[in-house]
Amino acid sequence: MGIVDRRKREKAARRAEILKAARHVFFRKGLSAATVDEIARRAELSKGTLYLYFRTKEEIYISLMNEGIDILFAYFRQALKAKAGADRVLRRLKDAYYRFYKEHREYFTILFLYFHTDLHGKISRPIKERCEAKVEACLQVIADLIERGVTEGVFRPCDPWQMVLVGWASFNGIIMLAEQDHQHSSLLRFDMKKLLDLSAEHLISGLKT
Amino acid sequence: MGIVDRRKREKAARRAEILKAARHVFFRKGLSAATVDEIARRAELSKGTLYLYFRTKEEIYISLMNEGIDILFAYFRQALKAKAGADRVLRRLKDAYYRFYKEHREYFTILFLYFHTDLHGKISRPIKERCEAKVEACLQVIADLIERGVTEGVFRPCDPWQMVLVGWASFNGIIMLAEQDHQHSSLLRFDMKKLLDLSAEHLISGLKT
Amino acid sequence: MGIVDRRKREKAARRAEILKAARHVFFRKGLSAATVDEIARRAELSKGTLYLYFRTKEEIYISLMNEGIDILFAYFRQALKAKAGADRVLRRLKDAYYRFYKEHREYFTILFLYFHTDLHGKISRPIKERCEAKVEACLQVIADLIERGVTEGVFRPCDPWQMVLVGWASFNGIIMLAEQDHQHSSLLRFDMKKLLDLSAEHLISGLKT
Amino acid sequence: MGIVDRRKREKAARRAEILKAARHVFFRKGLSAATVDEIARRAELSKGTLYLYFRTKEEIYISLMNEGIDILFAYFRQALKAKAGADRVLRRLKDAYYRFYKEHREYFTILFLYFHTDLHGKISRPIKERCEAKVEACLQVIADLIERGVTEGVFRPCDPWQMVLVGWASFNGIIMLAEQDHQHSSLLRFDMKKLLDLSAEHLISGLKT
DNA sequence: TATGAATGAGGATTCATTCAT
DNA sequence: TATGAATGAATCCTCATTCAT
Repeated sequence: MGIVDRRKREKAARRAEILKAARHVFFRKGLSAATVDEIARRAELSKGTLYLYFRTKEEIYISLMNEGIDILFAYFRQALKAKAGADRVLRRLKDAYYRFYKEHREYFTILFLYFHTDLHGKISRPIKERCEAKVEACLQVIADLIERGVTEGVFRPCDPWQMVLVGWASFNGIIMLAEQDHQHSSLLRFDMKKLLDLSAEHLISGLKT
Repeated sequence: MGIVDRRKREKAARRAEILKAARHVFFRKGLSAATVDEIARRAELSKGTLYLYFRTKEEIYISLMNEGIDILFAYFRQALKAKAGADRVLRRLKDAYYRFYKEHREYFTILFLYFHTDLHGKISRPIKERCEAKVEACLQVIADLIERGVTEGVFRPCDPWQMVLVGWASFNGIIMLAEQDHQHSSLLRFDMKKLLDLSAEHLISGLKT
Repeated sequence: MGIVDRRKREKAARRAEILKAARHVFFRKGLSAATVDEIARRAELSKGTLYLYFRTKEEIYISLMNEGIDILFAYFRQALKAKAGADRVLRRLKDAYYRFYKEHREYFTILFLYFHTDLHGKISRPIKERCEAKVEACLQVIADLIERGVTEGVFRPCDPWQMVLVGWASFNGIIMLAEQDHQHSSLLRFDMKKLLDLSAEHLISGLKT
Repeated sequence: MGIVDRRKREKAARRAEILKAARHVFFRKGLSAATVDEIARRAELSKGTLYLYFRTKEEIYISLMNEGIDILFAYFRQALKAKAGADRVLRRLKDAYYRFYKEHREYFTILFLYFHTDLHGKISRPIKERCEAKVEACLQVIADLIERGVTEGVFRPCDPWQMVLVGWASFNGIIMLAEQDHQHSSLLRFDMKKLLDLSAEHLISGLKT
């Protein structure tokens, strides 16, 4: 039993190592420019071994997506635990998202660029859909929060889903802008956290009026 | 003379055809997943012909970037012509950006993803820098407008460049979100124009207070 | 008539320009690494025009060969005109060969490397044979000279053809060695003319004993 | 252990097979006219496999060069072992060179043509220089021998390096002439060994006087 | 005759994936 | 399970040659 367990743990650890290496590479190159070779080299494993854990390069990519969303979801759940007014919880969510970005920059970018990534049919539709449903679920909890806020009278009546999307989009836009800055010759220079807070306050005050 | 002229025009037309085909392909696949073959096929030209007009795949990509920025800049200039308060001009710029997106969706995405695109040294630094300078110039005109607004007392004192970036980032975030929607299984459903207007009003009211 | 003549002259001039450009390129790159484009550019003509004068790249190459041999032959004929002992004429031939090398370095190398050049069947056998026969004729005049020397008692009896070949080979070996020096990081440094003279004296004294 | 060893041996064997195939092809076509396809086909390997062993076509070529020089150097070392007068050792070197040619015709030609081969920057300068240094070292041992001969009074005072070069050049010239004969329609017919001996005797008697 | 645009057959190189050990 | 050698299909790019003007 102990042996079986250890085996399992080792296997999971291996898998994690691969995903870590892949994260690094996909983040920097995107799906199609990344090579399995480079991932294997970084994971200090042979290329063959990678194929024991994943069937294709795309499957590694999708696994990363799933991991990323799960992590983000955990951050959100943590933020939602607070017993407080909907507006304060919203701010906590904002901070959670920011922390997710800060602490998991690679995941963040991979998540964000997912929709511009051509998997050219290498991933089965159900797997893709499951993955995308997770993203939606992640946003849904925020919508639910806003709805609660409306019910409780903290927010004025509105379409919660729409508000979520504006917020989400703005945040992503701002963070991606900062990311570009990192990667390029610093075209722009600014304090991202400030911008995010600014943007959030705009939205929340918009919700309150 | 006429002949020389016609030749020139034909050459330019050919070039345009190639760029049009490339736009289509790059938009859908990104730089590295796109193939020269596919662009050639789409342009109904032989692969060799493409190389008469562009030295590398990356050069085609950069040319598209430049075209895109030029078009966007033209939209902005048009919007800036108006003799009106800075806030109204700002709204015109927003609409211009929206129209640019609507009328040149492919350019928009290519522009936006440029910063996540690894040109892996296939493009000379000066060419890249010229291209990036154009983008900056494009944003600068907006910053100048805000500054004017501050001077004229329409806006409260602020860092114009920072405001430009928040706006730009939010807009991109929103539009890209909508783009994802188009391309994928319609994860989200919402009226982007409304979101943009909403977001813009938030920003402008923020500037005015 | 004048017109026809002028046309002819112009055509010949064109041809000569092409060959001059080709000489430059083939000398530096060899047949297969040379490109028709480069030759055309150097000749300041369009690629198409080249094909009005030559059917294939290989045909240009063979034409150069022929030109080269003709020039060399002319040098030899000049040297042979002298009324003098066979040994002195032999020295004149040596000097002629040296001058040919000095004044037509490109031809020299092209001639020399011809035999290591793969024409991969792009040149018809008769044309090749005519070309190679010319080379042989060129050597034959030297053999004839040696024979005369033997008849006249200047040289001791020997196989003239064999002597020609040793001389020819040694000279080529020495000159090519010097050529290498030019083209590379000066592996060797020496006075080629001296070596040639040395080598010649060895041979002639060998013939005389 | 045994396994690791066998792997190593197999890898070396594979490498050798590739080099053998490459030798055949480069000898016949030269660097630029040779194709990786042809080498792979001859080695009965896929093209991809070649790139597991060598980074570029040029690297295969340089590897052949190195092999060739090493073999030649071994022949020379063997010849130099003899305890005998410098003149006799010189003759042994000549025979060694001849044997090298006879037994490694392909290497010989590749070595000889190296200096007329445009590697167009595909090989790093240090690698090229190491290769060329080897050639120089090879000639240096002969120069040293001649020097010894002068010291011992067997030869008259002279510039040993110069003598080496004349000899080397003449030999190459003669052998290349014979090579041409092999490959082409037997333009010339002669006994190369005899010519080499003749040439060598000329040189040695020149050294002795 | 001269042009240069267009072609398409290669050519070098890369890389996801498989498979024997 | 882990390896890494082998594969071959793609991919980018080149270039001799043709052809309409």
